[in-house]
Amino acid sequence: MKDNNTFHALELELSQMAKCLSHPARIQIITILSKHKDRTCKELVAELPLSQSTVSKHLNDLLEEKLICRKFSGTQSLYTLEWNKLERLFTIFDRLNKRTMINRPKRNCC
Amino acid sequence: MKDNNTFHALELELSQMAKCLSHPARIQIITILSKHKDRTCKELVAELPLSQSTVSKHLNDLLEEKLICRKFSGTQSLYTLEWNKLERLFTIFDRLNKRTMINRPKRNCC
DNA sequence: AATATTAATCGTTAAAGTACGATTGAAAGA
DNA sequence: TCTTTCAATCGTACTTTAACGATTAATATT
Repeated sequence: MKDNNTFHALELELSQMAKCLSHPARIQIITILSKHKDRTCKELVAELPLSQSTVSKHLNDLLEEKLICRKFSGTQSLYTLEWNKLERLFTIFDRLNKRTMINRPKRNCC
Repeated sequence: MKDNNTFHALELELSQMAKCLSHPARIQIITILSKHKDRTCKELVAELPLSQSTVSKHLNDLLEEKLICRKFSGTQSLYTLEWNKLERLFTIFDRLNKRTMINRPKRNCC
């Protein structure tokens, strides 16, 4: 795009977060971490149809957006969900939901 | 990715929808259409920091995901929001919200 | 009929995304 | 110490996304 600055901050933040969810592997990682408190890279690789290096890349993407957090433990990495960030994601999505759906006409006119 | 089939349908649909929201222009288009019942391509171009051809492309992306709908009227195209589809989008996001956040630990333990 | 308007499409370029296997470096276990 | 294990990173390939200006085709306007 020509000029990022002409988009509003809210739309930019939202689009960034949506990008995190724009790949099934990343959604699955979030889902897994939501029910396991922590997982190693290896464990995640075992649950995903992707190679170790590819999973590692997806984990890095989620790390950069701070949706997950990493702790080193011996030779392994423990990944945990950043609940606050995830909550913010859903809050922002919900805000868009309300901002738009409030304008929905009562009758479907098409 | 090697094998799409090993991802679940829900994650695939969700990731597709998230892709629609992964660009600020598309979010803005949805927002605009939510408050205007219909808009021409030209009107949308005027509100976005992008060229006519680029906006047209984003409109096409949204059309393909059936989030918007197009009617021809003379030399212009009228775009309207597909409210049902948008509602489904938010429903699915909300479902992920609930499926994950229900597992949030009471105490922040990190 | 000639011109203007609108919007899709074409052609192109550049950047980002997705994937893999191979390599590396660190820590653990033998 | 030697080997194994784990996960990040490197190198590479290919695809997709995003952007623009130019062109085209259709409809309106003059």
